[in-house]
Amino acid sequence: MAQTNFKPVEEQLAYIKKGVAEIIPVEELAAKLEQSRKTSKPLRVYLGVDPTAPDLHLGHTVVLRKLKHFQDLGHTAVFLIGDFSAMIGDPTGVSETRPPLTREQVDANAKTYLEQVFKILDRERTEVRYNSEWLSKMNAEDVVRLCSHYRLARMLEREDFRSRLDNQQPISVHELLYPLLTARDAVELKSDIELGATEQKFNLLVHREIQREYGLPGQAILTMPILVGLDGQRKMSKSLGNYVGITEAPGEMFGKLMSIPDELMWSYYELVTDRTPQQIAELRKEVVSGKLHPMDAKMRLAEEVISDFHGKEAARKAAENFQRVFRNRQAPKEMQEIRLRRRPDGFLETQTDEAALQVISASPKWPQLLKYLSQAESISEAARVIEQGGLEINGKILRDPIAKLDTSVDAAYEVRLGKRKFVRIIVE
RNA sequence: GGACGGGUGGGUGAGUGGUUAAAACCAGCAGACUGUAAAUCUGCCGCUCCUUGCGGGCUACGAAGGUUCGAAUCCUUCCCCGUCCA
Repeated sequence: MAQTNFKPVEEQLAYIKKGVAEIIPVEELAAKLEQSRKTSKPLRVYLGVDPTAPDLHLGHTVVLRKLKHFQDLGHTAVFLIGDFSAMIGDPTGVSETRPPLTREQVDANAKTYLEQVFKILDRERTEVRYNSEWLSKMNAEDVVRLCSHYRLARMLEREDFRSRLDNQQPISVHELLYPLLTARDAVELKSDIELGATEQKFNLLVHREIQREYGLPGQAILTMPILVGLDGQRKMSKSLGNYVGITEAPGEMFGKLMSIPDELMWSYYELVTDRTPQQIAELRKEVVSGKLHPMDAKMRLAEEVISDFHGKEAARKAAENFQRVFRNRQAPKEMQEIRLRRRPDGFLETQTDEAALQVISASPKWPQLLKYLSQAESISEAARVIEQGGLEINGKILRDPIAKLDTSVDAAYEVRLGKRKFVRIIVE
């Protein structure tokens, strides 16, 4: 790593502290920064992530952004992919044992993770590691030795295990191993600082302790708050469906971000934008005083977040489109187009981007059509929405679930299904 | 190894032979209201077929068999979880 001129410790700390939940212990972090500045040696800061799902969402980016901050300050960012630990499953915050992932799933996920991670981290300056590097080489003796460094009572102190015990829920022994094995990562990486979400605090502390058992100076720990999901209640997570995926289309992201409760936007400003605390406080003042409409503040937020992943131009377009569709109640400028072609044999065919050729009967009922075109999860679902007045075709509500699409003439239909699904269906 | 309790739809959880596709609540969806917000109100909420009817078929209460006109409910075996004892 090239020589870096580090900023004064106070300045670095101020930058680091934005949005942080807890630093343990602060003095130690300051001392480490001091030391690094004196010796011109960057600190090793790491974040470990288990590739348990193929896509990242905004919640993941909170900690990633913090890692990026360290990178900005000239320190070494280590992104650790828990390809081995993912197969154990982190017991944090779960009320039941996770199903173990297969090697294949983990590998596939790890690949897509990295692509997405580099939307935030500087690819050139990130050290990427996999914990299978060392964990898969451990033998029984190594594992036993590792385990001897920790006590059962301390392990059972943690909230997740305790509540599962209290509720007569199962805990498998391998779950106890999780924090110990990932502690091995901290030892191998010789990390100075480890980042994680607040719920990771227990694991991070174990890592710190084990590092010392192995004769290393214990790492400092920095935790970030959990990003609350779109429902304004629970943590953002894929399984709860209250998330914004970072690979989602700009328009989709915009709609989702606008649906968060107003109060929540401040926490989003803090955790997923680059605004300084002062800027956020000012913005908030403007909203409270009535100078700025909350909706406009939220639109700004959405636009800023989206530009990180799709660029400024796309974000601006998404904002304009939102304005048009939802405030002015017009159809979006650009919407997905589906072409239905009549075939000589009377059937219709359509080619959707990912899926193969679809063949549809000559005069489909709307619920069927919408399902086949992947606009609804099931036919019943589509029929329900239609009966409830959620289907609009060329500006007219169609409430009849057995109405059919007339395919005898060439035509284009602008279709709205529910709140945010728009599609143009072209019969030709 | 023994004794006892338990496994129900995305979640919590009622239901112990028959109008039970399964109460209630949560989540979700649609509509109204709005700032597409939140809150609130109304409705929907397994899949599928048609001639859309208090219509037909299929799937579903850990798994597999069985009893019965009929089973989430009874019987048998198996699997899984917890508690206590060893």
